[in-house]
Amino acid sequence: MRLADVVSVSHAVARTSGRLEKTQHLADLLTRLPSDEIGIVVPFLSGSPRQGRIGIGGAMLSSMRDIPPADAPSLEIRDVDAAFDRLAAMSGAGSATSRSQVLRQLLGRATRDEQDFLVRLLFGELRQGALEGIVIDAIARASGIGAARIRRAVMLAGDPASVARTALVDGDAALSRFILEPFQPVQPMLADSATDVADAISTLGDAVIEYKLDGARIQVHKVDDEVKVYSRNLREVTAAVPEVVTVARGIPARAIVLDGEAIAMREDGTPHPFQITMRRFGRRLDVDRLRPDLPITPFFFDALYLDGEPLVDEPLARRMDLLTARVTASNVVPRVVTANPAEAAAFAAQALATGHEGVMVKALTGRYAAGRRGQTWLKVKQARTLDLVILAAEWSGRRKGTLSNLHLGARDSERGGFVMLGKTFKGLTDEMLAWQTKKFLALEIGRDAYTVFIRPEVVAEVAFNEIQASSQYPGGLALRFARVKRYRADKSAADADTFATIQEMYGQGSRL
DNA sequence: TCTGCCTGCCC
DNA sequence: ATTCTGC
DNA sequence: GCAGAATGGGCAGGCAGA
Repeated sequence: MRLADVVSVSHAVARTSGRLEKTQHLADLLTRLPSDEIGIVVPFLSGSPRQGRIGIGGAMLSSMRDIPPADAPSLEIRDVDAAFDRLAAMSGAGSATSRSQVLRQLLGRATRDEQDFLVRLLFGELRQGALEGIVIDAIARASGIGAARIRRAVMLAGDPASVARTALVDGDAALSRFILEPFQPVQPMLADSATDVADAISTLGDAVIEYKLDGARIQVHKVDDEVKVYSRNLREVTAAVPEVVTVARGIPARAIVLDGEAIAMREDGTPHPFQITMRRFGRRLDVDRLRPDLPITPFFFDALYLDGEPLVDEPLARRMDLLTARVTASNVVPRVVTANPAEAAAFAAQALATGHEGVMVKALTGRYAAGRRGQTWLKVKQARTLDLVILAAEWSGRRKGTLSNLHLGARDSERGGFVMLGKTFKGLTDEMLAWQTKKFLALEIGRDAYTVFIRPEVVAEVAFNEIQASSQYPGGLALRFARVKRYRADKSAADADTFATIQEMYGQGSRL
């Protein structure tokens, strides 16, 4: 199949807003697609190449803007896939130059529409209003198999391409080969948010409350002495966390799959900040050098498979029993089972006092809903707010032509002026975007290519989860997960929170 | 060899 | 990660 | 309620260029 055929379907999908119609367009394409190209095109339509990230980012892509497009389409899907293979394989001195050349060549053979498609695909912003979720529906429609069945297979397979091939070529019965088994990582279950523990308990009933650790999600697979560790996105990270391998090897089970969190702990049993955990997690070099000073500890909270039996359809209560029967308590997330809101709230307070980011509340009857934001897991995290001054805003928000991304500053009561603590666009409705675009242009004192700087007069109440060390911002501190709660028309810049306050909050947080 | 930029991937 | 929006 | 879009900060590692 030609790339142009895929691009034209992508356009048709982008043009319609209806999910059913998008699905139909994609299903039609899948029906026409030669079976040996399913593995290439399904990832394209889901928003990323089969090869994943291949070392091409925004800077490289913007340097390609001058390439004249071809007049007529000529690229085959296979050509593109082959070029991506070559790009992915490049490394070492001179590789950036050759990568640029190969990409340039590819884009030079593409029409304007094809160039746009390839650039969006490589940048990771397909923006056709359909990604994996809709593609799954399309696979279901094209194969005549139920969407729930396809979805489940994708969760167990970890990716939609192999499921699409099986469904379209071999049919319904063949989907039974997608089962949970060791070394075949499954998409991890995700959680919804709740505002507080009492709220979560009242939603879920009998529940387990667990510390929510601010580390990195891990899925650990073990068969006999062989162990593999996967990240939340199913990337294999075994080499980065030998401590986890050691713990897993010590578990008295022939075969087991566990879900948990890896985190750097201090000797006193309190957690390091997330930034410190990340010095170890994701590291490939010098792991042994850092190990003594910065050990990583796994804390497990679920068991998905044990000695031949998949557990994902078992209620949480049974999975917990099996987990605690095999894993030492020091490697299980601290937890309490209760339906009593007061007891749960006390446990949550204890989690925060120990330095953790909050708690998870999970229904005891819940199945393990792989890949879904299940209604049976609720996270409760502590958020605080500050009144901060808007220093500037950047163009291009949800709708073109609005000033959306806000620069947030705290008042510097000692030296005067403001200390920037980060940016956010979150929490802004369309209505607020429209209002602030007008307002900020009236306050403009200067601009560059992307940014309008304004008189520091507008105050916003900003929620955040943590203050973290920053190498980027002038005060050496930045807000984590900042979002606007509301504008404070009743406050002026002189009423805004001071940088000294933020420094104090940071000191308290990091001493815990 | 050092530094800055870019990319990928955690949250 | 968080949040908003359309379906 | 789901799916998608839009965008945040930081760390590690690789490469290019001074």
